[in-house]
Amino acid sequence: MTEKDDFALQDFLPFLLNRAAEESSLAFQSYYKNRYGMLRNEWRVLFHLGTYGTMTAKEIGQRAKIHKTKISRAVAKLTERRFITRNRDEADRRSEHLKLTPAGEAAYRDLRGQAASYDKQLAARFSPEEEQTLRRMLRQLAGIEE
Amino acid sequence: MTEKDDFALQDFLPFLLNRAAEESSLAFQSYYKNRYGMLRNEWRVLFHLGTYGTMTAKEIGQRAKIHKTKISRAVAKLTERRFITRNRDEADRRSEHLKLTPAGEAAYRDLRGQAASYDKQLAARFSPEEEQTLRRMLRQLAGIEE
DNA sequence: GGGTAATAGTTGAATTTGTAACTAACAAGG
DNA sequence: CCTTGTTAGTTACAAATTCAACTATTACCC
Repeated sequence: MTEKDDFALQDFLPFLLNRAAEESSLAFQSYYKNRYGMLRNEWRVLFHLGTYGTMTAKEIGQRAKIHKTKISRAVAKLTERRFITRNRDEADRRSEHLKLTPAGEAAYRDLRGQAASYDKQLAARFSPEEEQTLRRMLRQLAGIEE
Repeated sequence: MTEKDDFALQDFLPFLLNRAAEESSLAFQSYYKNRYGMLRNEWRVLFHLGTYGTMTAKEIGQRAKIHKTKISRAVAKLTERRFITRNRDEADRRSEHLKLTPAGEAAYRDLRGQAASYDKQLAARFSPEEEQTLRRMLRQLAGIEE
């Protein structure tokens, strides 16, 4: 399969990963887009704040490996739409603590529920062992240590 | 793990897939960009033509699930840079048969070699059985039937 | 044939993203 | 304190992507 002479696009892990990512994201993507008018980075930020509580933009970036520019723009949108509030850290006035508003919490709970059941659906194609293995390998490839 | 109350971003397969895809693409991406000034869609088109031979834009789109707009623009760039030639189908003058030039072939062979060895490197993190399983699962998720 | 619908591919305008430069605030050493 | 360097976050500008409209051609079918 890795013989060079018949190495095709379908054999290339980055290609497969990209395609699988796109394909598996479609349904959820249109959900948060249509329901909340959010973009990918916006729900990612929302999700992080929901999962881990108040944190700064920098911390979100480190956890999710999202570039600060994207976070900045996502935070601006989410703030504008009253999903989060920003609080400047008085000890270090460069950074801001981001926090979900009640509306943000509600959206988060809804999206988390959707995501969880959607995830279940995707994973149902595999045996529990395979699923475990898949998640471990993906974390490995994604550079996420546990 | 799919318990709703502690379902985090890292548990969500589309997120993991996206992150893994981004992470694993980085090195190869900068190779074709720096070496040939290509974008992702351009090397995908090149790769398809190299792997499967002459075909139309539509066929590439169907195989790789790339939108026709992207293909159209990628083809324009590749033609401009003399990596491919277009030949109108005289039986159906709407479509064009795309074909690699010698320069295109050379670039393809180089990129295929790079991709193959890069792929090997990525896969080396897993056992051969795990690797097989991973590829199968990804094809499943990507909607690629064999 | 003549009209309507479908298909291959292109193009334009609006949206998103990426890169790099920027501002504001803190840190550390003299 | 003052210079130099670093860090958090923003913004400007260029590049890429999306979506829809468009051209040219073929297919259908009455």
